[in-house]
Parts: sequence; C-alpha cells; structure tokens
Amino acid sequence: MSIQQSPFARKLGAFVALSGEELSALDRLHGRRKTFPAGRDIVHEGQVNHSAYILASGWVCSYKLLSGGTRQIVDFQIPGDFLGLRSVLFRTADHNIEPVTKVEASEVPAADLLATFGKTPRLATAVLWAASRDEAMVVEHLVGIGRRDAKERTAHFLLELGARLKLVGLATASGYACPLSQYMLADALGLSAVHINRELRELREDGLVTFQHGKVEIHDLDGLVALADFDKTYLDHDGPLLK
Amino acid sequence: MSIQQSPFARKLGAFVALSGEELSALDRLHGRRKTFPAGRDIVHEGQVNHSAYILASGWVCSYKLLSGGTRQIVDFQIPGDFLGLRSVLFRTADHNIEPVTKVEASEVPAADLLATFGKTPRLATAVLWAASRDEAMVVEHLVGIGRRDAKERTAHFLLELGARLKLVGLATASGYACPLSQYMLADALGLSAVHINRELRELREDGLVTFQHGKVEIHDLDGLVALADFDKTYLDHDGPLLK
DNA sequence: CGAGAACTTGAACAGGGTCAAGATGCGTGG
DNA sequence: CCACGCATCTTGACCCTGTTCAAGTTCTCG
Repeated sequence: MSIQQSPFARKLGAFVALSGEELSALDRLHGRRKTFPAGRDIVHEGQVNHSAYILASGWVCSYKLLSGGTRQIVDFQIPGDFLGLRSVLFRTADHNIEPVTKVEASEVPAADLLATFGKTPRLATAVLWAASRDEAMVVEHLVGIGRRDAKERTAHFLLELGARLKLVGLATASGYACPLSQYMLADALGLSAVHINRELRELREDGLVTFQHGKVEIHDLDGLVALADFDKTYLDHDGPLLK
Repeated sequence: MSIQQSPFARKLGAFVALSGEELSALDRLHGRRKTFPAGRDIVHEGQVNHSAYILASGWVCSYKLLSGGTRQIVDFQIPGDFLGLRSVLFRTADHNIEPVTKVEASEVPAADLLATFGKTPRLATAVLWAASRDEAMVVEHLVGIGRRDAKERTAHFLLELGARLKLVGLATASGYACPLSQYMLADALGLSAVHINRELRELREDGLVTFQHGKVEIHDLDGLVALADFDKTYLDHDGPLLK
C-alpha cells in the first residue's frame, strides 16, 4: 500500500494538505505492526509507558469501568483511527482499550510521536484536528445519552457508525458489517442489554433498520435520519483548511 | 500581569516547559480583549469564521440544542480555559457558547492560531495536550450520564468543578462561588430541574454539600468523594512531559 | 454434537420525568 | 426605600421509560 493510500493519511489530508515530506514523516511514525486477539485489553486504565496505535484492521472499543462493576463504552474505533493518543499525552492511560475483533495495528511510540510534532508542525496541527474530530464524536454521544430517548439514541448510533465506515469504504448507503454484540451496544448507549434488544426489535418492525447476524441493513435511511435527528456535519471533512 | 502568570500559560506550562520565546508567541496570540454580557451567545452552532477565545474572567457554557427544544450542556469553561478551538478547526461551529456571567476574554483569530502552530511546534503540542484534557472531561461527563445515578452524578459534578476551580485559585477545599442555576445543572447532567432540586436537598440533608445563594460549600469532602466515586486523575497535571 | 455465548420475551419494579402550584429572592423603576 | 414582576427554587402527586430478574431459545464454534 502506498503512503498516500493509508486511511489515516487520507483522513489527516482532509484537513491539512500534506507535502511529500510530511507524508513520509507520517509513514515513519508507523512502527511495528502488531496483532491482538479479540477480548484481551490492549491498554488498561492506569497503565503507564504504553504506545499509541494506528488501527489497520478490526474494531476496538474504548471504555471506562465504574466501581459498581458497570462499564461505559466511550467510542468504537475502526480502521484508520488513531488509538490512545490521549493516554500517551497524559502518560498514564485514562481508559481501557479492548479489541472487539481480532485487530491489526501499527505501534506509534510516544517519543517518536512527540519528536515528529517538533519537526513537522503541520502534522501536529493535523493530529490536533483529528483529535478534535474524535472529541466531536464524544460530544455527540454525550448529547445522545443526556437528551435522546432509547430509540432515537439507538438509531443515531447506527447512523453514525455507518457514516464513519463509509468514509473508509466499509459501508454503503444500505448497510455494513458490524461485529458488535447487543451487550456492547448497551454499554455504549448507557442502556441495559434487554432494553437495547427491544428497541432493535421496534426499529426492525418499523421497517427502518435490522441489526442481525453481524450485519446492519438500513431499509429506510430517511426515516432513520428523521427519527434520530441525525446531522452528520460533525463527521464531515470539507476540504483542507491549511493549504 | 506578566506573561508567566496568565492562567492559560500556566496550564500549558504544566505539560510543556515553555521557553521565553514560546511564552511570548503565546502572549501575542491574545488578541483584542472583549466583554460579553451574560446570556447572549458568543458563538452559535453553524456559525462560520468566528474566533476562538481565551477566557480571562467569568463563566461560559458550551451546549447543543436538539430538535425537540431540549438542550445538553457539554461543559462549563472557567477562567484560563480555551474556548471554541474545535469550532475554529472545523471552520463551522459545532456547538453554542453562552456566557453564564458577564465575561472577559481575549480573542484568538483562527489565522493567527494556525500560523503560530507552524512557527512554534511545541506550542501546538501543548495546545493538543490542553484539548486532550478537555476531551477527558467530556468523557468523564459521558460516563457519568451513562452509568451514574442522579445523586452520584450531581456529587461528581460539584467535585469536578471544585477541583478545576482550585487549579486557578478560585476554590478552596471547603467550597467556591458558583453562578450556575439549577436549570443549568439539569441541562449539564441530563436531568430535569425538578429532580436536581431534590438531589441537592438530599445531599444537603446528608451533610455532604450545600448549593445555595451562588455558593457551593463542601461539608464532607471524603463522604462526597466516596459517594461520587471521584478520581481526579483525569484533571491532574503531573509535571511537564516535554522538557 | 455439546456448551457457552448471545439473543429474546415476559412480568414486576423503580428512578426520574412531567405537571401543577406555591414560595422565595432579586433587579428595576417609581 | 419600597413595590412590583419575573426568574429561580421548592414540594407534592402521578406517570412512564427503562431496569431487573427470570426463563427460555437460538447461534456459533470447538
């Protein structure tokens, strides 16, 4: 795969028009390629001196555990996403990262990352932009959990995932492969697994979406968008800001 | 006020040891000082070509409005905080910013910010760190709304605010001045104003905190921390990562 | 083919919302 | 300095969304 085609490079390029030199600096950032099995945490809260990763294939989730034993999934990451940036900057990880499926990712050592920022400031700005986009997603989840009811929230979530996957070529307007269990959906949406199940059934019975057999099939996109009050502005790249 | 004493410079300095030159670049970033009255939005969602701001005095809140007319407050900003960074990087604002009180802030034009990053890469890294800290707060709010009940959530919120205010010298271990109404608390915590009122009464009757007359008084810090399962790691600066 | 994981459904319950009515505080103008 | 009016706070009663518990059922994969 050529440098220009890496999904992460493509994403950053959407904000900052990267020069050949910047692209190769970005390429050198990709360290050792590692594989992780599903289910065993890559990084756990409180861990120090870990690396960041650029996700090449598979899905992971970032979550926090509460004292009562419940967990809240903050976000899922899909191919092309950057993992653990925040934890590297803080030195000690503030959340857990668990592979949902088998995962392949390039390690990005903390020292390399910081050194690269010093030498390639536009890359630092691009990463800041990418981090802001992640924050925008977390904000949208917060709004959903705080003020949307279970059905809207579920619909919104499925639409957001679809929009993100489409950007990296893993979804079409009619659906996508989705390895998440209903338990994970529940932990991401702040609901119980039982209730998620009921909401999914309703969405199916309304002819809007199905979430079954590892696939999401969107049967009525407009209806779903209307129900969820979905506005994908916060996910969009509208061309480089920095020329 | 000397450069080194600006709360924003102090905050960035906690992550990156800033040189004299970097500090003066940071200082030049502070543009025109502006004053905003309480209640009228500084930035509204969808707005383009607005500036970012560094908050000098007063409180503001960042919020989103939903189609149903409800709103979700994402965070409050206090003196020393950076406002609207995300919206500047996206060119079009993805949330509203409303002053809670009368506010004084230095304007930071988008172009100046990006130019400074190019010339002073360590400053870009420092701002990335500050943005990550903000994201960590949003994540903590998400976890609270998703998995904590109303009482824990309220307690957690009051503790977080206290910890943040203490960092800029606006709180002591026993309390702080707080201009928020119960309605704003409700919109921040994803609860109804009526229910917030009941929870505040309970916290008061339990001898933990009072939230009255524009003041928060903490009567039993340990009890509150235990109730809220509060771990302030995510707010801490533990010394410069970049020397 | 068997066993555990994931999904499904029902029934009872509770946390928090909504509606309604009053009390309290506070800024403004007279 | 007082009085009026509005915003904020307070409390009660009832209701609804989503939880919990429990008992199957259906996948999936070794």
